Amino acid sequence: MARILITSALPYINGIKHLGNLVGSQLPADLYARYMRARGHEVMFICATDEHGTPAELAAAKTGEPVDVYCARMHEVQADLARGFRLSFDHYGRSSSPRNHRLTQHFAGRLAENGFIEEVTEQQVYSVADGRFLPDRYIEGTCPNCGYDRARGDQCENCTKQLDPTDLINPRSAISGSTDLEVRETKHLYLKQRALKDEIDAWIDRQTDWPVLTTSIAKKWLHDGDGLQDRGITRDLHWGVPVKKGDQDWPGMEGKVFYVWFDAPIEYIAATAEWADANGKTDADWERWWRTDKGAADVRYVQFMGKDNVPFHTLSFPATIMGSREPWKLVDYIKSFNYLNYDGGQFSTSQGRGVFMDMALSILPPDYWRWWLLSHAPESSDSEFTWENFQASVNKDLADVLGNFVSRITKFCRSKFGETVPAGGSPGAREAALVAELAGRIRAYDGFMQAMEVRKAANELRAIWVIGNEYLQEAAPWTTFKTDPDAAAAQVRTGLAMIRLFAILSRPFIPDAAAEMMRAMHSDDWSWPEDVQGCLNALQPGQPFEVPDNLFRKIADEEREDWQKRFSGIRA
RNA sequence: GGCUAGGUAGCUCAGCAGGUUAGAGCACGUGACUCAUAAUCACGGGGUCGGGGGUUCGAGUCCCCCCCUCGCCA
Repeated sequence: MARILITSALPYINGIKHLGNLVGSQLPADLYARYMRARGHEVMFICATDEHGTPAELAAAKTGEPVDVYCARMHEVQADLARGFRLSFDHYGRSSSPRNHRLTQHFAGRLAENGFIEEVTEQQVYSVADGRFLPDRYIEGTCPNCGYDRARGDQCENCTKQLDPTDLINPRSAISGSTDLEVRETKHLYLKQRALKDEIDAWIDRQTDWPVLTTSIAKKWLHDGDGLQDRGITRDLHWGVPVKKGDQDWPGMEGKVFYVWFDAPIEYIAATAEWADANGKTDADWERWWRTDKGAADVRYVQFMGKDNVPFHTLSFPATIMGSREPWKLVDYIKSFNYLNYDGGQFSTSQGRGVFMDMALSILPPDYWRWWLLSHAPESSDSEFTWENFQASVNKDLADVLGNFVSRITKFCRSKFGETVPAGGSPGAREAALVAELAGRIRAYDGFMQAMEVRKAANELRAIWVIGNEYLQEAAPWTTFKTDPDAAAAQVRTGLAMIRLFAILSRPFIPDAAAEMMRAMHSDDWSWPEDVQGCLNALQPGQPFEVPDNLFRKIADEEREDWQKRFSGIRA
């Protein structure tokens, strides 16, 4: 039995995530967590909301709530949706937690002691009316190059020219519109990533089994242009982790907070501490997952994320950990994903284009989405969601191949033998061949699941479901029954047993349907089918079962067309 | 403009340490079956593997050039 630590990239707090976000990190991480638990491993699966930063403040201002209230509310909304999609986090934390405050300050203190922090004084635009410094992109004005009157302080969207906020003509705050701006001096902390570059570079070079998507992005940032740059890790904001050096004040940094990208990954660790707090555990209980000097040396740590998050996880966060010179667990494997596109374009949170988690659950149960998203996960390249494809996959794979299999065998049994597992007959050559074929497929499935080859695993699982139909078609118990009811009984037993087998194998992908299949067979034994033969003999003659309602319904053309229209436009 | 990834059957994608007639699922056609959610199973049609050069006995699979998507960076 191994110990596996799994983290999913943290969803940002300001709004509900779309399916592209879901399939890029949380969903595949859940698949892996569920599979590893099913195989008997000890799993710690962590996620959290990423709550700090200007976008959260602005979103809160829009709803008129204090930012902490807004975040608490949105955290619950996102946690509900996570439950709705059956994401099996051991803990769903918050980056604004006291644990994360302390730990973030701790890391900053260690980095400073080890000489990896530099204090830099710089000029920044301050909005008197807003009472705050403005990030470049929150300053608007007229572009000196093309005259566009809504150019942002970092770039003009019209002519694409790179700008400094001070270049803008008639600059104003994008938050309040106020023109009462002045340039003020402010001091910030920089993480000296350049000093750690060689160490990080060597570490990345050792990761020969990582997806190319992961390592190529890391190497690009390490070597491109002037190479890895130092990064500012503080901001002049109110909402965030106050800058401290461990538990000591940081002279000159009063009123400032750490920048989100610095505290967010640390929340992976802090959330595990939150897990301990929430479950009456001790510090030792979470430290054995994260401190290699306290039991985490044998932990395998796997991170899941979309490609946009790769730089932070391959460079910045490792720099934080390495620079602390403390024995924290570094990631062992980074599974990264490309983007899921929506019907010819991109999913867009700002434009409300695409399917969002809440809307998805309002039209269909989670298994339908889980199956389609996972079986089409954007692993090797960007992939595309279309309603036609979604309808076809769900109807064919779930309703026809799996759902109908369960339906046909249970209903046939009920009509000929009643709702108990029939006695009589015994397995023969066909059943032996069936076992061999299943065993081969399951071996392949296990291999893909362990390798986190999500799409290939889905294909293999589907192929396993097909074997059930093939078997029934060949054995044809409805024909056998006419001449040899005992032989038909043995065939039906085999068919019913496959429902249990499929439930176990399918649970990581479609947990609700799997639970229903298992329940219908009046069993609750989820042990992994190392012994396929034994698994097919597990149902005792005379044992009652139920004919479940249809596991999956089909999506009609009219529904699909309706959804297609509803989700193409602007989200309210 | 620089960089990453990708352009393989109508659709979504595999394949690539270079090697017999290029694969899967869906869709399509034919047949079988009738237990089942007009479900299932079998068989079949269908691709000059983005374009052009080159290396090789032999190239979707390696090299060069070009075109096109997507993203990141500037």
